Amino acid sequence: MNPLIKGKATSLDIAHLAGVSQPTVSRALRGSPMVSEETRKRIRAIAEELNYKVDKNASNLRTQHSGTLALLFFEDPTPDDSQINPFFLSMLGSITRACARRGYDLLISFQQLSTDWQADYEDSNKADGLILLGYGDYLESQSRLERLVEQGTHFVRWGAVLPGQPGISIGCDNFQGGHDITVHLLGQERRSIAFLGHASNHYPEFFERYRGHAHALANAGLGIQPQLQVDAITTERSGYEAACSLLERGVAFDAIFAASDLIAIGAMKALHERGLEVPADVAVAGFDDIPMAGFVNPGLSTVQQDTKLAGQILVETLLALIEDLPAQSRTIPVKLALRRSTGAG
Amino acid sequence: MNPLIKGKATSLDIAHLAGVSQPTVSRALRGSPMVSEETRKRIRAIAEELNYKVDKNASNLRTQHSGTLALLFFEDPTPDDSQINPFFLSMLGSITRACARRGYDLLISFQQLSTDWQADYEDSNKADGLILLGYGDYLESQSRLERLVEQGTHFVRWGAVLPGQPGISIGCDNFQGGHDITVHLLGQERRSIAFLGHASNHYPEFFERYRGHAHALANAGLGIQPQLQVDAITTERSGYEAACSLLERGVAFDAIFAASDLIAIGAMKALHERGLEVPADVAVAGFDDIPMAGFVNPGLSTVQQDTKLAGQILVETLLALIEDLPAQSRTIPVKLALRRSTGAG
DNA sequence: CTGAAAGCGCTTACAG
DNA sequence: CTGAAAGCGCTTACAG
Repeated sequence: MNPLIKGKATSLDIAHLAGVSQPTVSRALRGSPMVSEETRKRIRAIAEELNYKVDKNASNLRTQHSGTLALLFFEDPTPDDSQINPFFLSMLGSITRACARRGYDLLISFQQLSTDWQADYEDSNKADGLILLGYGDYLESQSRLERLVEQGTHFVRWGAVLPGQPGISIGCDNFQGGHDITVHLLGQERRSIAFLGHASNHYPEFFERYRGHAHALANAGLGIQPQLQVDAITTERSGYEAACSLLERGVAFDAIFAASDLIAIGAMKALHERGLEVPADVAVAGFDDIPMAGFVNPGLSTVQQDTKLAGQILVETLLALIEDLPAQSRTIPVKLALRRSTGAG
Repeated sequence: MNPLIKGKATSLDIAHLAGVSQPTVSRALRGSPMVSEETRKRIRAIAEELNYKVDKNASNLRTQHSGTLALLFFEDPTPDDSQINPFFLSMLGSITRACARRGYDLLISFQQLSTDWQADYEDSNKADGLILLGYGDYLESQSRLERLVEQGTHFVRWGAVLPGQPGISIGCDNFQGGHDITVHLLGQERRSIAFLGHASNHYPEFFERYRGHAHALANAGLGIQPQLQVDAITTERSGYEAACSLLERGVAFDAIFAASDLIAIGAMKALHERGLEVPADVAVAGFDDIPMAGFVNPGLSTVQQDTKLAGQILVETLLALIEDLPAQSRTIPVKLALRRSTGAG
């Protein structure tokens, strides 16, 4: 460290030491072709020696963009600081990596759907755009999404891809997933399949899964029994409770399609407590393919969402939006991950 | 939106509209007592109406701090984009919440131990300090930690708390955890306990767990059998392979203490494949208490680390460091989470 | 209680 | 290829 410079070095310090003007330092360090090879090298060497790093606040202020994206997680309101939904954690991993690949930093924030969103990362120039992730009541959030669109905020959300939605959404093919797993259950000779999860437009992703499920049943000449659907949000506890309600209703069923793996895992616990065997008495399938699905006993058959691709597309789409390139909502294909809980694997 | 203002409103726009000077706007919005109640209200109303947000780049540049912390995850180098260690994900949750409570934003970044660290978040004024998280070869990273200290970077790391380490570390009581779980295994009448995990100063956390384990054995009048220790890093695959090596050695053992839950889960898989029953033939214990520990079959006995407290202390300690308050390394107590894999629960 | 002035550390026309 | 000038939008002495 040069003793002449107290505190952090600035580009002006480098300039003095290199015997050039401060703008030349700026140009050299950003690799501008307007600087001679020799000057660049000299400047780079000095910068390295002083461990000089361009002040992001200054350069962001000047260029008016931050090289940062913000990831907003919406959590179902839970009383305690409970675990984050494992599915979103895989998304987090792939989003982080996608950001890194494109040279962006990632800011993350956990939010409650109900409270005021800290959607002002962009307004305050801390981020160039937002990624919205999370389950929860969609109708509750819709008006806020509309406001984001109005204000010209750059954002993409992970969720159901439906016509007429504000902004851009990326989601997996929930309908197809619900359809395919139901076809699989039908192929295992199950005829009375319960659905655990909300099935209304408040929860459009679950609703799409339900609609795919119903479609497969209809194709097989089976009708919908309203008694076989129980509301649940995507927690293990909620799945446990939903399965209990279902059991209390006394309707016969030989399979459960849970709208998420956590719901399925909670349901398996309830079945186990009642002495019901999975899959002998009841086949169970979930949705997401969280890491735990392979570890529960028996292994949980489920619909696999490609989180790696999803994260990549979320980031790419948001960057396109920011750069004013064409960008659109997209649906990502799903595939089945079959295990013992449905008699497969 | 006021049609007279194109693009984002600035404090100067607000000042014009409110008929005051720009500094007064700045003061009013930060709640300075030097502004009359009436002026403040007027300014606040206008700011709200225009959806004005203070430009963070400008204010950070001026104040020279960012209100942001950076979380650096170090991953074991893995060929694919595999899952992040679930233990660190719980930490992430609690760190995020602790940051939010203190009004700090959180930047996250995944890094390889081997490559150059992007530890320059602070140098570039993007963050006021760093939180370092991750397993991996400690000796490989030590020199870099020393450089951080030299440069006066504010950082805390999660890891073993040992004398003579560069910087501040927060960690759980690995020694006590290794000791306690071994005492538990001894209480279950196990006498030949294998240890799966690195046991050297390259992996100080594991080494402490091992030392606690050895201490408990010694207290029980049992010696260490080097044949019963197998190296492993904290992945399921590594645990699986370590258990296989152990089995191939042909040494008798009636219990395994794995240095992490992932190792334990991999080991259980290997035992299962050989037709060995857990816990009847071999009791298995892990370390961490990741969510999966409760879901594998049989449930995994393990040492619980208090991630909620850990995240809180990491953030609080880092903030103390940044604010030049006294700060020091700390060890957090652990407790046992006993389940069926050791014949408990 | 309020305002005029300076300056945080960059990047980008503009001029040569 | 390089430099002098301006300005991004704030906050903070300083003066009144």
